Amino acid sequence: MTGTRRSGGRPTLEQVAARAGVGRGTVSRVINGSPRVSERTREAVERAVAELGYVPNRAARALAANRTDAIALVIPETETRLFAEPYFSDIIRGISTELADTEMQLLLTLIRTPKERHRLAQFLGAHRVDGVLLVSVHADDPLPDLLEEIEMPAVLSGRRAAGESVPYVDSDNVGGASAAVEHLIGRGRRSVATITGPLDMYVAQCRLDGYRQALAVAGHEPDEGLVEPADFTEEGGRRAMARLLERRPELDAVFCASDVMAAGARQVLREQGRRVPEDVALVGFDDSAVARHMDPGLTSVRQPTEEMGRMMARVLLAEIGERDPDRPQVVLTTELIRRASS
Amino acid sequence: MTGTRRSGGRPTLEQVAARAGVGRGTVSRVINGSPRVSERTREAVERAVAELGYVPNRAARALAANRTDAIALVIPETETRLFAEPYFSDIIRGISTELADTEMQLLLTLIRTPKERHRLAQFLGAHRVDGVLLVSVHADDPLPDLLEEIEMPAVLSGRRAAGESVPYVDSDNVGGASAAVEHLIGRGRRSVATITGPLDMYVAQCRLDGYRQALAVAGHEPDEGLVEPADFTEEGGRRAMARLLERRPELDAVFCASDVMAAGARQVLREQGRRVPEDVALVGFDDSAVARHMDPGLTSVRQPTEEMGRMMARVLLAEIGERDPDRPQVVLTTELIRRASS
DNA sequence: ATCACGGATGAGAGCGCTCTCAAGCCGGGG
DNA sequence: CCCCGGCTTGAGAGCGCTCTCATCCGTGAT
Repeated sequence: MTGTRRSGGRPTLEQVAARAGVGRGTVSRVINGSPRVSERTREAVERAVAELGYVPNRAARALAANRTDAIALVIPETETRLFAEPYFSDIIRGISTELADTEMQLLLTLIRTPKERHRLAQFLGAHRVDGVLLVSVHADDPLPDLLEEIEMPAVLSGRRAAGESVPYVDSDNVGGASAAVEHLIGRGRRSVATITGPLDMYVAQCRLDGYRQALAVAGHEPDEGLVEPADFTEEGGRRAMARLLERRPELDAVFCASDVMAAGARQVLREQGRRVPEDVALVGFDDSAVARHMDPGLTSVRQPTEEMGRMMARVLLAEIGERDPDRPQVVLTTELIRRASS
Repeated sequence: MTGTRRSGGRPTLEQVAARAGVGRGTVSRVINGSPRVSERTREAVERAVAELGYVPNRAARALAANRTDAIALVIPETETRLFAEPYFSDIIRGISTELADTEMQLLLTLIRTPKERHRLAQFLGAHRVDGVLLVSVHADDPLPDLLEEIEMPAVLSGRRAAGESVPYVDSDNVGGASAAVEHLIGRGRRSVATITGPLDMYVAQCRLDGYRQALAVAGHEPDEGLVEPADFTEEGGRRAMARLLERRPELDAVFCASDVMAAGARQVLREQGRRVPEDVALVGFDDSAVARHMDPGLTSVRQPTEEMGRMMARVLLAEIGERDPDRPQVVLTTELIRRASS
């Protein structure tokens, strides 16, 4: 009973050192893979570690070394609901995969209220993590700049705007959208409309750009009447589709900037007696569960979500190791998944 | 330059103490809300804290107090894919909500490989967190017992078996299933089949029990030919539906133990020219996005997922505070969401 | 006025680790 | 044979916080 009211008396560095017959510092070196240890000593220490089942105390290490071995995944609330589908879990899976061989821990932070936002800022300001992964950040979000300011490594999923200054991993939204529209045109559709996301989001802009580019390439006259902005929600998709049909009853295809909006659009089409794909072809974006379960199955642009998660983690780890002066930027290609809706 | 290569020179307890003109211990007391501080002193300290923007160093605190102010959410991989839908994010949202007013951090841990499993065990064994939330644990999972052994507070979502010994939060699967079947019978269905989950999972058993109970109450003859086990996957639902139709072509309703399986079943029904709900009524379980987007909309049993997350966190926090000798057990009620499929 | 008692407070001792630094050891060159 | 340089190693000093304990002060009881 030497005053150890402590954690089940787990072994400490000191004890490992004693057992291996070396000093604390040496054990520390071995644990951290320093090259300045002789082979003999290393082996002795490793044996002692194994025998005692030693696991370093993270808090002590963090305190002494002034790092945390943890990164935060920050998810603004609204997005979690919108993107909930596979996006969310896929990206987490990717991150987790990349972190698996690391000592890094993943902290999950949902941001819903201004209060939580403030707490997060404080939390980050106090350097409670070594780096931050930011998912679906809005253009006007001050967080990335805050992070920049306090020199906290960060990686975004998606850009806030063209010329994003913070390192990011994004998918090729322009290319994906244009492939989708190209496909519709290739199927003989003459009047291709689009339901966009909120246009203050860069991702929505990109998909709209892709739509326009594909039409231009195919030599279609631009017709702004075929463009209807929405908000990535099902209800928004519904309303947009209704407006579109009223304005351009002759349309025979719709590219929706998200599957969820496509689901809404599909409902309106059904209500108005338009068959999919016979009367109107439909293409979505995200290749979410919704797309697979729609009837008919929804053709959709697939983003390599898990891969994005992996890349984000990889880039962040690199940034934590040593900041890259020219901020790393990764853009992953998309893939068109064809189903019966087009 | 007093040798501070440290974290941006953020203020320490010591500095706050100096500024407030008190001792370190007193500041600590104020920070931790100890009652043994005079009003005057408390105010002075709080002012100093505000002025300096002091935020306690978590690592130091963890080291000194031998706690971590973090809990882990452990998710076995397979489940994340199966339940991906809203379940996953809803439960996280619930947990996060409950944790919002706490100092607790949420660590996310995905378990896919035996290696990761081992790392987790080691991690937990080293008391790297104050408690653990376990999502969808299999009956034969050794993790809960390990946790029990090392006296790590834990809460399960769902029971591994009847008479679960670890604290848990579950939804009323029996009641939900029985309500679903009752509903089908109430709609005049005579031959109600069921597609179950893997029967080595307690949750699947419960839903099957509910199915049987409702039939019994309604005075239906038990007919094991109407019971087809599957595995919670879409493909499994498809196969089960096919077998069911072959064996009992006269069936006019199916209760599926998950929406995803219902989606599979629905495809087979369509292929075989059976209309839903005219020929065969369909009910699912989970009330996931799939249910809403099926055509016709799938009647489904809704679990209060977010609420479950909240309860889990709440129970765990209580357990961390002081372990309840009779393990807390919470069962939340379900709700039948009626749509056009029944 | 004196003593005891309870609450408020500060000093001190770590928590387990990393990191710096100087000492110890070896071999080779002068 | 001695000195120097390079490598390995251990000691020591914290990192910022909590917690125990002794001290100090004011108060009511005597």
